[in-house]
Amino acid sequence: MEATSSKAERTRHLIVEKSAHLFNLKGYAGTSMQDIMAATGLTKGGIYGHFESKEEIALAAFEHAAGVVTQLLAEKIAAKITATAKLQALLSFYKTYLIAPPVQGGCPVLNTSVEADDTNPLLRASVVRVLNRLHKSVANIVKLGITQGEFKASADAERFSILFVSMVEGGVMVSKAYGDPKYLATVLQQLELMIDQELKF
Amino acid sequence: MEATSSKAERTRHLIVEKSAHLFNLKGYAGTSMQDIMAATGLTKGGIYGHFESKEEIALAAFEHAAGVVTQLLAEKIAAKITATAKLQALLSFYKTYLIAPPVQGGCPVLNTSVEADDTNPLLRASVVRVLNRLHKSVANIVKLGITQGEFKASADAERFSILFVSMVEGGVMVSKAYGDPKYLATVLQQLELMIDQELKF
DNA sequence: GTATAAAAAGACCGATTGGTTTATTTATAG
DNA sequence: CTATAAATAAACCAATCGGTCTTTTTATAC
Repeated sequence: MEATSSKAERTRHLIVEKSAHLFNLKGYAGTSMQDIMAATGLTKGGIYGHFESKEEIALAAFEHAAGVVTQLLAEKIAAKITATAKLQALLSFYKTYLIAPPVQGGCPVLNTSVEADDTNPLLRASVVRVLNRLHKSVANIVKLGITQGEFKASADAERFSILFVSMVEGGVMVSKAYGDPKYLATVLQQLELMIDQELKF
Repeated sequence: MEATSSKAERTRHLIVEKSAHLFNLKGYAGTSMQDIMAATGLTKGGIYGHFESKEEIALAAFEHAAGVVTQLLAEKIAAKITATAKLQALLSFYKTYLIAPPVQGGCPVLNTSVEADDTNPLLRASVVRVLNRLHKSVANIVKLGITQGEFKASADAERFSILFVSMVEGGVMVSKAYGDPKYLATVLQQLELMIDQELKF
């Protein structure tokens, strides 16, 4: 069974979950309180009892959406032992990213970053925190690979993690624009090549 | 001197130019007619005499913004003779992309794609057309390199162009999120390496 | 089961949304 | 310079925006 949770906690969670979908599909400015009301089945009073403003909902929704994705990633990483297997698990995770996205509307980091970078400092700061976590995850795997003797000692963990994150996000964007997973697939394939050629002995 | 242009043409151009900045900074949903009025110094009547709707403005604005960028790219490409020099010109173009963007707010293709992919079919279709032009530009350079004997005959033009576009867009996104050009710089450096290692003999 | 506190409904708020219409101004052709 | 058409201003529209407030309903502790 679940841990006991108050009505308030459950409702708050419902609002966060439903609006995470909406924000990821239509953006912050493109999502209205009416949309959130319709998606949750709640009225204004019900919603504003849990949040002070639409922005506070957006912040919580992004952190939830990003949390879902990073949680899944962390599990995939933890399930493998070798650094190579961990990196390949990440690649296979993103391979199904567009067909079965954890959160509808694509990558919340990409979507939120693009909308918020010039307009919403709080949201942008949250995006940066998530990006940092992502970078560290990848870099740590590379570092692990080095200490475990799988990867060259000269392998540049920071550099690889920058390329990994940038390439995946770029591939997601292009594939979503086209509505065709092949672009992301090509990028992921290139990353696999880079693991073999630049990291491994 | 310029070719003669009617008042209407000049005003229309003003609206397109000013709103291209706004849309690229704040997005379609985030930009109001009030914003466009303030930026152009026109009133509603003046604006709606040239456009039927906000969406029509957004379409024209995106095509203008994308046109500015692709025009600049085409010039950089045309100025060089060898395929290697053409590709390097593209890289150096993007190297200054965040410091001195042709259109404020980053890459219009990235911004518009992310906002429109799930919400605005017309805008998305326009994004796809621009992406196709970009892909073809890069692929054509690679093909030219092959026929000119600079690149291996086995060089995969389509594949390289997918990687090029995806990586640049991803790098732009991450660097804009962080407000730090180093991420894009790392991606561009990797692309330079790939030119040397995968395309050249 | 009842008292009490928490949660949600729903009416309401002023401001702003995209868009229209009519009156007025301004450009342009003769 | 004048007639005419094109371009713009400004008032106006209903609808919707994010947000508040009071009332009613619903959990929860005893």
